[in-house]
Amino acid sequence: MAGNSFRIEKRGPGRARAGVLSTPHGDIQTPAFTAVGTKATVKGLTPTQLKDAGVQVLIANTYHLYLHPGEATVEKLGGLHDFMSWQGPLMTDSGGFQIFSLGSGFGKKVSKFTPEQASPEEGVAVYNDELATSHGKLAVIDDEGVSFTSHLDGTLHRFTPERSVEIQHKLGADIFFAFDECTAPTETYEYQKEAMERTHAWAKRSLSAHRQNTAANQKQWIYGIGQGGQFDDLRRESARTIGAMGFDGFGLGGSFSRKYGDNSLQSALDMLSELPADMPVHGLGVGEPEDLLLAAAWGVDTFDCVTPTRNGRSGSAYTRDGRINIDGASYVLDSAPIDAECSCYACSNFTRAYICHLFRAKEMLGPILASLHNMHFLVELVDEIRKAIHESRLEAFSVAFLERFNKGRQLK
RNA sequence: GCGUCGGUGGCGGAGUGGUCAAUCGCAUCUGACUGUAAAUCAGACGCCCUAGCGGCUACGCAGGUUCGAAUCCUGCCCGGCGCA
Repeated sequence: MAGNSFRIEKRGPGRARAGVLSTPHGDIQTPAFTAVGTKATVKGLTPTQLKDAGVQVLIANTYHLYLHPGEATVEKLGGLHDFMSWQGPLMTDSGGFQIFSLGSGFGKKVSKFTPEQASPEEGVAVYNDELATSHGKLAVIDDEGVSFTSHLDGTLHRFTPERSVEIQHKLGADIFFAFDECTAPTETYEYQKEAMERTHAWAKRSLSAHRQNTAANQKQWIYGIGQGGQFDDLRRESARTIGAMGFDGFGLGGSFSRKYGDNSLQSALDMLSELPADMPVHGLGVGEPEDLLLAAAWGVDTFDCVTPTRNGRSGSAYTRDGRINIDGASYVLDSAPIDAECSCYACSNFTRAYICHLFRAKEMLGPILASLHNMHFLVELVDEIRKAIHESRLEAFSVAFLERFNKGRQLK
């Protein structure tokens, strides 16, 4: 089997749909939750564990793999699939998100990479703070591309749309994304418009660079990304523009964290109405249960998110009755599993008390089990969403799930 | 017994006359986490409350000096070390 294809099998209610996204490395039943494996690894989980949790597809990151180990190394070792020993469908993100997280998002949240903690004598590779923050950020944008100061060692690097595509060709994922500028939803209208227009220009260049590479073009699909922040008119314009360029699929761009307000995802979803009806759509960074339900109802086919592993590592576990901090004092003697109705390895074999103990004792199995459970939970949720779409009962499923999930959250 | 150094909040450990309820680390408690700068981060952490540049009690114990003491003096108790 060569090439990719997308087939919608069931539509409704509304824009919701279920189908099959075929890739050279297998089929993806959609909607599907995509596990994030930024540096060619889903943090803490083996490919076998991912498969057992029901994961169908992973997404790795261009910026991170370019820095470490370098795309040439990955290519020499047979490409990303062989390198990380994941023979299922793979995506790569373009590095556009890092424009945001290392750019305007830099320093917005206190991180461990503060100058005081950058101690060379400990042998830890840290960035050169003087160099890195000479602009107050690690990424500086111009119309041609982006200059990055590596967060690892302070060295300077340059990404352009062509460069991002070239790297993603070498990584060899089945689906990859055009280089875009991810913005914070809090940016002004003027800035969102500017970033959107830049993203459109870059999309055109990314697409062109890909189509010119015949070999890559036969194996890999490229998705264009729409932006526009929380401004509906920009979002729609972006969807129309990207949707008409001839991409193989579409990515909902942005950052949907709650701290930016509740309508950032909704405004992005409005883009769906402007896209070709059969174009596959990926929601970038959509991963809280209520957002998965919302996005699926609007017709998003795949989504990726760090929520299962990042939350898992920090001791936050999903349950049908809301999310709990499993390392909390109230679970020290709790002999129930994380979620009594969950069939994952963690819930089938271990108590909350045990996992709580692992976290308190700083044992690595704690984050592993919590990540494993969260992954299973979110993948299963999307599986249930897909099933509900096929059985024409998405709304009822959604209402029931959310009522219980939010009620549990309030009780907590 | 003599000498000497030391006894600070759950622990370690700063502070050595005023702005000290007391730096900091650990532990503890709570919370956050949406295309991973993240095995991370934030807040709380003597007691009380109407939650405030609020009240009270505190730096081994008891006195004293001083306008003012965790900080100086005396005695006692306890611990380390040295000499007997």
